[in-house]
This record gives sequence, structure tokens and C-alpha cells, in this order.
Amino acid sequence: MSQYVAQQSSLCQHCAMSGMCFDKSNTKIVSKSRSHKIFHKTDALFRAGEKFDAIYILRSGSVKASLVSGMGQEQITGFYFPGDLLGLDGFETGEHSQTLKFLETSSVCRIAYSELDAAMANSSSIRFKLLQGMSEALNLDDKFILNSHCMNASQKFASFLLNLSEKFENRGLSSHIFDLSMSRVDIANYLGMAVETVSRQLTQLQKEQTIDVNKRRISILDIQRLHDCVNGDKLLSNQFIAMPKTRMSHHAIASY
Amino acid sequence: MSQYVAQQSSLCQHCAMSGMCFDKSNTKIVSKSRSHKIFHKTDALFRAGEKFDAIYILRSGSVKASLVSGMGQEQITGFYFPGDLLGLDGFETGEHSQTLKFLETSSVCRIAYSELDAAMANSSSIRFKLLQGMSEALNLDDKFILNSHCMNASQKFASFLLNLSEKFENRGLSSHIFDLSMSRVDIANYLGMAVETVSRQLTQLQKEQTIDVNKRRISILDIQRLHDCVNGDKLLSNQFIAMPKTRMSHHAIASY
DNA sequence: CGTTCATTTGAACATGCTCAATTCCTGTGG
DNA sequence: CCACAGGAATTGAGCATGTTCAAATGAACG
Repeated sequence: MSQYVAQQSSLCQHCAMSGMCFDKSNTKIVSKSRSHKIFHKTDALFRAGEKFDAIYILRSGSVKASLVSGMGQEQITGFYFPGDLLGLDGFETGEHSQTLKFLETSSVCRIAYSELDAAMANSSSIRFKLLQGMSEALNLDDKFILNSHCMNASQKFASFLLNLSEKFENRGLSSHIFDLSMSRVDIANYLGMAVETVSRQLTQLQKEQTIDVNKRRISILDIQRLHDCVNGDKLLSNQFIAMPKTRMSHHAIASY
Repeated sequence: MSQYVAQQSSLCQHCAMSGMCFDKSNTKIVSKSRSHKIFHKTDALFRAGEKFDAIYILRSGSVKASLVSGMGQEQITGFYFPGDLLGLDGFETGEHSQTLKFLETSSVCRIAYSELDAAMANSSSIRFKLLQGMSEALNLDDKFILNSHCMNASQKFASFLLNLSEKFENRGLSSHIFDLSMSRVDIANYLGMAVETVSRQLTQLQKEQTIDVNKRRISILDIQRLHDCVNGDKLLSNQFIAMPKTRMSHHAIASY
């Protein structure tokens, strides 16, 4: 029996849907083999408008999800990492509304909708896991909207780095040294700012010795400083200072 | 039997989960009675941090959903209208992450999670409807992020009005005359701009005879004009004019 | 009525965008 | 291996949008 355990690849350890592949005791593979597939940088898992018939779990690598506006503007709505669920946008209309492009060589695990539906019929925990995954995606989006509206450029950028750091840590990777799989343009697009602004944030943080930047490799030197940035303490001591009447604006805090 | 049909209140006609209350033929109530409840303006359906044990369907009235940032900033993430699913944020952690406040006297239909789970176990169509509802919420958020990042103030505001108009139309109400149940401050917060900017957008559109504003009552006089605004044609004729190299920015178009 | 809150309006200023030019990589082919 | 081309990233300077601040007006409610 132990050889079956071995088949629970390390790639599966953070999978949201591991319950579909392993029984509760996690000692045995219970269901059909999943269909795994490798993709390369710039490949698309699917594009907006394509038929939806499966969800996917990212096993390795990274992906960006994007939308195009009526005017042809692309907007990146998220970056995804191993263990994340992909394709949840497709349930609404039966067509995907997003386009998912790989940022590096990656592998995904495909779960056909028919298979998913059958699993949901049988297992309350599978039902819950999927709802949980979708709820998480929803809450992430909402937090992102909050940040988009309440933060200025440096706050948003610091928040972005900390989010990445946390994601890597949760996946057992280094939280303070990591490579960005996305370009500066992608980051700018995602955060809703100009590329030039992203670049300036990087150089600024490097000058301050908060991070070290080498090409796409980021080393976080002072994580507390990043947290302070998020809170808007660009130049303040760590002492509490009475805030001005807090309006909704991005600039309320930055004006110090 | 016809008296049972009568119990399918007109409030239920747009309900996303109507499948839980009526069988396929829609001629007979099949399940336990739902628990309906009336709320008043400023009441909260639930607050961030409260235990999640049910989802809700708005039967009448309107609600705003909001999040609070670490710094106490409130961010409205959405407005909801009859037929909309509420409480989907709670699956992630078992606690609500949002706060839902009523904007006017409203009624909701409560579906306990246990009941929902049982219904999902039995019915593929219920499973699908719920996933569809969550997927729709997700896509809405993503489109909103796109708009937030790609549009300037007047585009965002015109888009907001058109979205409302469409929502009212889908619910059988007038698409060109309606009352805003939310304050200017709420609108500003939602759209990520200052109240003053919202006010200026309103007066601007009124001056142009695009809409008529009377307190919270909006009359859309020229809906095509609003669509044009969304597309950034603030001052242009309807002829196509070569756009400048389209960068991501809000101001790319507005600079005409 | 008078207090309070919501909304509007005006004027100045700041953040972050646009534009333009340069530097730095990467990969490709001679 | 080096030169070159094309893309990615950086840097500087001016400017526009939309915010901030201040004040006035209007509506609502006791």
C-alpha cells in the first residue's frame, strides 16, 4: 500500500481538490487518474470565449488571468500559483470570460465538469471545498478592490510584494528571496499603474535598502519596512501620529 | 393545486435559487418553507467576523456590501438588488468577511448551509446554479477591476449608471427613470473617487442633457450618450478617430 | 425653526501619467 | 565570440486628472 502513498506527488500537497484524488485518510488513491499536462511560457490554458468544460488545478509554475475590455484594453485580474484553482470564471455562461496565460513552464491538473459534478454529488467535503475555493477567489478580488481604491502607488506595490512573499511561504518556498515570473508591464497592468511607476517603486525601495532587486529576483531585506509602507508610513517613525480626517482617498496618507 | 402556485410570490420570479423552492415544472412548492425576514435602512444582514451559516437571496430592496481595511477604511464592494445571492463570502473561512447593510426596507430569504448542502447533494441543477451564481459574482468583480483601472472618472460614472439601468430593466423596472438607494458618498466610495467628483459628474451630465438629476432620482435622457461616455468619447463625434498608442492608463483617452 | 447631514461648487495642489530618451538584457546570426 | 537587433526596464521633466480643502447651499428631521 505504501507505493500508492508515494503517488501522491509533492505537487499535490497544496491542491485544493486533493480530496478528489485521495480518501480522507490520505493513504490511498481512490479515484481515476487525473489528466496532467505541461504548458510553456506564453501558452494559453484557455481564452475568453472558449467553451468551459473543466476546471484546473495548477500543479507547478504560474499563470496570469486577464480580461479584455470593449476597447481592446487588457486587464490582468490575477496571478496564480501551485495549488490554485483555475477556470472558475466559466460556470456563469458556459464560456470562459478570462484568458489564462502561463508565465513559465507549468503543469496543470484537469478536472472535467462532469467528473466534478459527480464528485460533488457524492461528497459534502468536495462540495464545500469548491465553494470554499470560489469564496476565497471572491474575497481576494474584493480585498484587491479595496487596495486599489484606498492605496497609493507605493502602498499598492509594497502590498503586492508582501502578498507574493506570503504565497511563496505558504508553498514552502523562501518568503524573502524569490523570482518574479511576470514582467514589469504585467505588474503595472495588474496594479493599475504605469510601468514607469512600478520601476520607480522598485528603485525607491532598493535605495531605502528595503529590498534588493536584481533583474526579476527580489530579496526582501526589511519586511517590517514593507508592512509600514502598506500602512502608509512612508516617512514616519513607528510612533502613532494622529491621522487627518480620514477621507476615502489614496492621497490622504501619502500627503505626509 | 393552483393556490400553491399563487404562493410563488412575484418576489421569487428572479430568484437565482428558485429551483430550491419549486420543482422543475414550477407548478408546486416542493420543499420546506423558506424563512423570510424584513430589514430596514441601515440594518445589517451580517457583519464582518460573524459566523457564516447561511446564504441569502434578496427578495426586495437593496444592500451594500463592504469591507474594512486594516486602517479602518471602509470599501464598498458591491450593491445588490432583488434576486441576488448574498453571503457567498462566508464559505472561505466560515466567517463573513463582508458587512452587508440595507439601503432601504428590504426582505431576504434565508437558506441555511445545511439545507443548501442537502439540496446540492440531491440536485445537479442546484449545484450548478450555486456555482453559476458564484462565478457570476467573480466575473462581476473582475470586470469592475478592469473598469477601475482602465477608466477615468466620467467613464466609470457613466458605466455605473448604465449598469444600474440594466439591472433595473432586468427586474422589470424602468431602465430610464430610477431612484438611487445609495448616497453620493456610497457611490464615490464604491467607484474609488471623491464625493466631489461624483457630484461634478452628475452636474456635468445634467448640463449636457444626458441625464436629469433630482435629488436621488435619475432620469436618463440620452442613453447613447452614456454609452459614448463609457467609450471615452467625451468630446468626439461618433466617427472613428485613430487612438494614440493605447497604454494602460486612465488618461489615455480622456486627454482628448 | 434650528441643528445636522447631504450635496454642491470653487480654487489650488499633488500624485502619478505621458512623452521622450537612454540603458540594460537576451537571443540570434554572421 | 562578437555585433546587432528588439524588447524590457529605467530615468527625467512636464502636465493633467482628480483630490484636498474650504465654504455655501439645500434637504430632512426633531
